[in-house]
Amino acid sequence: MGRQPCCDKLGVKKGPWTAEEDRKLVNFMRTHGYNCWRAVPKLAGLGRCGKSCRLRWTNYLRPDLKRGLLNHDEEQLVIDLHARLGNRWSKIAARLPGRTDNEIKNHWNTHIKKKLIKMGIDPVTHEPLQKPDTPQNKPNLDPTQPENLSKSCAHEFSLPTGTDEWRSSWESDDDPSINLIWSEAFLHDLSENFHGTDSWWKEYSEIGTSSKEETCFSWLVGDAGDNDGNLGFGGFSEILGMNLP
DNA sequence: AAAACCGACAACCGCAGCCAA
DNA sequence: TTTGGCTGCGGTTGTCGGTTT
Repeated sequence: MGRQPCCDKLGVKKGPWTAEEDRKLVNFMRTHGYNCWRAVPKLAGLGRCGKSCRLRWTNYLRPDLKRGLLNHDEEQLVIDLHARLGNRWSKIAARLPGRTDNEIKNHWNTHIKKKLIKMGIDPVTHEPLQKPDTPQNKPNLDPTQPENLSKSCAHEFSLPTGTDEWRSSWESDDDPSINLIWSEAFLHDLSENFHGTDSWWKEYSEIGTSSKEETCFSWLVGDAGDNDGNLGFGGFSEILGMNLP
């Protein structure tokens, strides 16, 4: 059937928005609010396509937007959500108030992706780039044994959270505990051996996760985070019977 | 000092999905 | 049920400012 273009391409301005155009759009949105994006350019006196107006408003002019780079807390949340939702940026953005899907997508592609690669983690699968199941890489630990978990994580827990030393410990390329956390085998073993209550599974699978492994991952890294941008590790602290600093 | 390069982010494009007629 | 219009999403490109050569 063929679709009609969203606007007449001829005579429609493209490229960066000027301050004057921004002012017109903001004024229009303030006085009229949103009704129909197709009609906005005409009513607001803009030589733009409706789509372009919507994008400019949602990604840049909206008054409830946060400005500036994502903080460490937000970054960790994005990584966690991306591990479970994939490139569904709008779904991820919905969990970060004041952030747009475009902003998160850009931040992912320019910052987080590189960080994960540097950490030895595949940004697509969130698995170690060097699989820990090869004989030379596999940590010599049984992940179902809390005492081994304790051994493998003791270093991180012994560091004051939020310090550069603590953070860099998580950014090292060959840390066995990092590989352990991200390995499918570990999450599988954990989910098989952990007997949570119904409400527990419900609480930690709230973001639409389907597998037990994903739910366990959510619990491991997503809970008990503090307000300084540190990863939670509430699950680890529960396993180990210890409290984080 | 100038050209080349690079990174960050704004903006565009095409498609999918939803909804009303 | 089909069709057409609109919005929203995700991938990609363009632009600009900073850095390096």
